[in-house]
Amino acid sequence: MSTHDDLRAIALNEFAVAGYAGTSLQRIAELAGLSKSSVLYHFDSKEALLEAAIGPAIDRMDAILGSIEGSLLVDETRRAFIEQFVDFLLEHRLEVHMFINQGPGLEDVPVIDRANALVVTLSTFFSSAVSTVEDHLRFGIALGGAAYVLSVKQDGSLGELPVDEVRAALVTIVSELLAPVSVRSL
Amino acid sequence: MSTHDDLRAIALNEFAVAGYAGTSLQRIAELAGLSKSSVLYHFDSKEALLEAAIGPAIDRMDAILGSIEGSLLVDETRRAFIEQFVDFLLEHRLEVHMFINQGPGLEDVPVIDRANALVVTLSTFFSSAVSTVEDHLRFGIALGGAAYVLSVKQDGSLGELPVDEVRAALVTIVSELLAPVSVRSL
DNA sequence: ACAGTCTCTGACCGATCGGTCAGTTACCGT
DNA sequence: ACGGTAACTGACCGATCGGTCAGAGACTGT
Repeated sequence: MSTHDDLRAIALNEFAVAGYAGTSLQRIAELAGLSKSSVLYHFDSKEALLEAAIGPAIDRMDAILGSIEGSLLVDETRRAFIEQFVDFLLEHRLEVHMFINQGPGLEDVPVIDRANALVVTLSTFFSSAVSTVEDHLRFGIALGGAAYVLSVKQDGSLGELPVDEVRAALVTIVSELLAPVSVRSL
Repeated sequence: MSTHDDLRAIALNEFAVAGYAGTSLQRIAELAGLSKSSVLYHFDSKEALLEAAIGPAIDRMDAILGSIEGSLLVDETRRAFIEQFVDFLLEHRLEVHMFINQGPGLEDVPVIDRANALVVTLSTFFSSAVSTVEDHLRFGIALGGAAYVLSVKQDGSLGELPVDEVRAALVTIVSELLAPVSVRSL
């Protein structure tokens, strides 16, 4: 792996665990076995490092939301969406954990604003398509709960579980959570 | 409200939104209309402020876990536990949001270590009482999802919903999530 | 009037923050 | 052998961090 990608991976992990504000360039440099100056050689600023760390995940989430626009969550496409979303979470759980928990309070950072805009899009769509308070909570628990359980998976009590089994179980649970939710036509 | 309690409430909110590391004493002082020196007059240190902010929530969680020890989650007591837990989340959602997301990375802070120990207790109990991967995930999604949905409730798309309705819906959803989970006898 | 205590403040401290810059090293094609 | 460039570094900068300290006001009981 290149030094550039190395730094991106280290930064992503530290940002997710210790927070963006709680992670210094000095620490990232030490974990990479470099000097702080070298980190700033590969990335123009700490903010650029943040952008490189979570940008790809936001791009992919954007694509997922775009591909289902207009036909979201009617029964035929619901399972496909859930599977896409679970796969997204499995691949980008650190990034999701980051901008779920640090999205507010990291404003004025372009890439974070873009992520927040996506969340707002998703959330206002649910607001217009879903009627009851309970249905709102079902969406929130499904999305937030799945993201949470994956963010603590690796260092928590759960060891290295087979990813296929985790994926299948997540699809089952999320599908079950959203089963009672009926979506109004657009 | 006293200045002391005022500062505690402001600090809790900022710690939850911007993170412990991302919140300066200067900012807390400004929000309270005081100088930084005054904040340090009421609390010996930033860490003491953190302790005061989340300590009461940890005490209560400790009490809840203690009261159900040994008889946890058999069918008769399961609903009572869920209702207690939901009430706890409704009252202390900022604190829960804090030490769920910043628990790791805030080690060596006594009050955080105590909270982490509680989470480990809860989680290892589930590990010994629950068998399948799916059941583990059900617990995680229920707890983490409920905590998440409440942490974004106030400034998210959900406005001021009637708390009774939210409580009832949460109890319904969490009960449903945990319904398929069978617990081994101790 | 006086001493004591509670609340609050600005000035100041060493440490660390993100970031700049000049310079060194190593490897490249010619 | 030589110039160019990519990778890297230490020294340094202003700003901000958490925290200390001496003292200013305000309000008490005596």
